[in-house]
Amino acid sequence: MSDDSRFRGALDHILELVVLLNDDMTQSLAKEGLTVSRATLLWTLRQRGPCTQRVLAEDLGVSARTVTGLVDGLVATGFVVREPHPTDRRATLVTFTERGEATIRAQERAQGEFGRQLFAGMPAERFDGFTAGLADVLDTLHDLGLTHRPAVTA
Amino acid sequence: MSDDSRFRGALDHILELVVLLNDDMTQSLAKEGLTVSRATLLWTLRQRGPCTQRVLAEDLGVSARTVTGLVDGLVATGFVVREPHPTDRRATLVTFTERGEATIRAQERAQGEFGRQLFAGMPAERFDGFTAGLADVLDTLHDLGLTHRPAVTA
DNA sequence: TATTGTTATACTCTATAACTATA
DNA sequence: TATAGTTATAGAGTATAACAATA
Repeated sequence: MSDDSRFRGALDHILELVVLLNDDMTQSLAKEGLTVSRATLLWTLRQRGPCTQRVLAEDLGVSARTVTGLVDGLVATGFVVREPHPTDRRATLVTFTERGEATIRAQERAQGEFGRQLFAGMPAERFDGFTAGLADVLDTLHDLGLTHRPAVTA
Repeated sequence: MSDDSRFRGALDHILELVVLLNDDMTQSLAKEGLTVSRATLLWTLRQRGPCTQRVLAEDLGVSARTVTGLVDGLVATGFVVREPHPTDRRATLVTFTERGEATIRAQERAQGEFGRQLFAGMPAERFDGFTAGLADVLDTLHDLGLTHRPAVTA
């Protein structure tokens, strides 16, 4: 088998992984009343602490208008509140509600459990080979100019 | 370092890969006047040959209404045409235009090139370790009940 | 004058439900 | 009666541009 077709097979597997995880994430979040975009905002908020919508827009890489919509949705469903900024009366501080904090903590636990389910049954040598190759792939992607804002990773 | 935190790190890398590839695909397709959803329909059409919207809806896992919208967009931008079904006058056959075929062939070439860029510089042993681990991960995901319709992979 | 966030407007993707034409 | 596809309607995410309030 040619290298090209082996590369192509590996790329296909990566794309299958992308589709699989994206669909699963979408469905799981929907059960909690969240979308992927809104959850990404919550993850950013978790790392940042209370912050302005301007900061969220930059971290998420979306427009200010989009953040207004996402925060509107999260306020309506009770995950966050808008609080006045202590020194800048133009700005608002987006802050978790108790429900929002509980939800994000539950998601962190679920991610830990998911990691165990994925890898705990894998021989150590196999796991090491996989993570090494994955790191190489990410390095190559960065070299190719693909960058992203780390909003999902904890 | 605990297994849990190693698992967590690997999962974070996978999620980074997901975000990175998704963003890159979105941007590349936008340059050709396509969205990810519309391109996915074209890939399905490439595998199926001319087919009804009903078939496309099932393969893509979306509603008939959604396919109407996607095909509307692809017709307006010149990638496909609706042709009458030879035997069933209710149905339409969605078919590539020349531009649509040329686009899909260019994407296939680009994917091949992308595979080479990703893996050609990787030592054979590293590549084998990565693909073996990746296959294990996909098996585990299937065992966990995550399935998908293979619309992206060629 | 510059910045924060909103309203106004528009496009895409998604869904359910009602409807038309055909099988 | 069932199926293929559309129209009607709605919600979510995305964007640009104009605007208000404040810095």
